[in-house]
Amino acid sequence: MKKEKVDRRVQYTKMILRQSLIELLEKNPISKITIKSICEKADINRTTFYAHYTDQYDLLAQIKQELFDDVSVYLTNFTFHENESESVQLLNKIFEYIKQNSKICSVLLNDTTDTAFHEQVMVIVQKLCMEQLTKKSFNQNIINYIISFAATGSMGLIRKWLDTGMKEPTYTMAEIILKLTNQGLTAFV
Amino acid sequence: MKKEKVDRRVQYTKMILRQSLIELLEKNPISKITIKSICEKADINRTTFYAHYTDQYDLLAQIKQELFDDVSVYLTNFTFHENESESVQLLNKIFEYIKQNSKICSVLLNDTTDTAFHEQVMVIVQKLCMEQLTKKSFNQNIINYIISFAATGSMGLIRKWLDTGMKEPTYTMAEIILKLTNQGLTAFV
DNA sequence: ACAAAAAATCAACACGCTGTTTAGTAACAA
DNA sequence: TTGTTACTAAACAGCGTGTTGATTTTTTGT
Repeated sequence: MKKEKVDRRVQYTKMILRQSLIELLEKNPISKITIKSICEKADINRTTFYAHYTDQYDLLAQIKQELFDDVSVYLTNFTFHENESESVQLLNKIFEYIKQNSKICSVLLNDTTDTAFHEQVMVIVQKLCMEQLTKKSFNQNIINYIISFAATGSMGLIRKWLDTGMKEPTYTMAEIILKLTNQGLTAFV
Repeated sequence: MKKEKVDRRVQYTKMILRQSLIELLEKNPISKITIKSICEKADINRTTFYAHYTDQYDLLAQIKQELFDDVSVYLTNFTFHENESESVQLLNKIFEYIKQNSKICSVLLNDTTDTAFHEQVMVIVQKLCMEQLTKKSFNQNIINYIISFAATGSMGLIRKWLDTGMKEPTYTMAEIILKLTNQGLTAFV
């Protein structure tokens, strides 16, 4: 399907509005950011803003969606090493992506689970569960609780890693998540 | 220290404003709730609102703080059974509290970790870690990651339990959290 | 090169909400 | 009963929003 060419003015407008919101979010919560302030920073007319977005929350949602798409592409274009767990490689890629894009990730991973990473980690954890919980018949609700625990926990861990300067190697972090998901504290005893 | 008696008018004003915001939050996010709408619902003058709160975010923060204090008191006034893990009993109390106050908890546990429960669960998990990770010398950062994983994961699990109608008994949920924290998926194999 | 279309700008407008001030009223506590 | 405190009501200036219509600029297609 032929990709429709987007007018260069539209590309610029969206790029500069997104960049402006990201920069404002570094210092303020979304609730304190006005459309007026975004447009002033971007040097874009307010009517132009309304031509593309409903409000600042819509703009933020579209930034997140763009990130989601970018992460999906990033993880899809990937060749696994045969001699390693696929999960640990995928988690490693996620941490690598976050490290490469730490500025925008710091802003977007704000006490929220509706991010691209949460969904990707959900998929990984679900796969692990399916691999390990096949011998017993479990209540689907319990499985969902387990998945929620591991996926949300991973986001909390990722948040912490971001907030404390990302000192540890990405592969180490991927291993920690896998260990905690599979064996909890006993993996570290 | 003698507890200062609060004027009944102030007690009523704060109670009705808090209740009004909670009810509005059932249907709308905080960003869409105006001070005007809170005051209309409460039938309280706007100047009175400003006498007590800075804005709707301040009101919400104080509601959360009140909940935090209430939870702390609830968990402190508690006698442990000797023949059971203290952690599972505390977790059970947390789930009981949430069940008894599910209306306000549904509203307040909104993709956020800055809640009373997160902090309480942090304390429990920290204790578990201290109990089990004493034989080895771990990087404090790694311990913090483990705590973040388990505490945030617990919040995700609690959120899920709330969202799906709280069908399972509170004690079952407490046990699931403990199992996942201690042994991860292997506890369910 | 030129014309049509698209995107952005500009100015204006009505509206809604905010945050403050002042005077008056009602409730509370001593 | 009285003084104090808390709340109400009205008014106000200011700010931001969302929309409209005309104009300008840029882009695209012929």
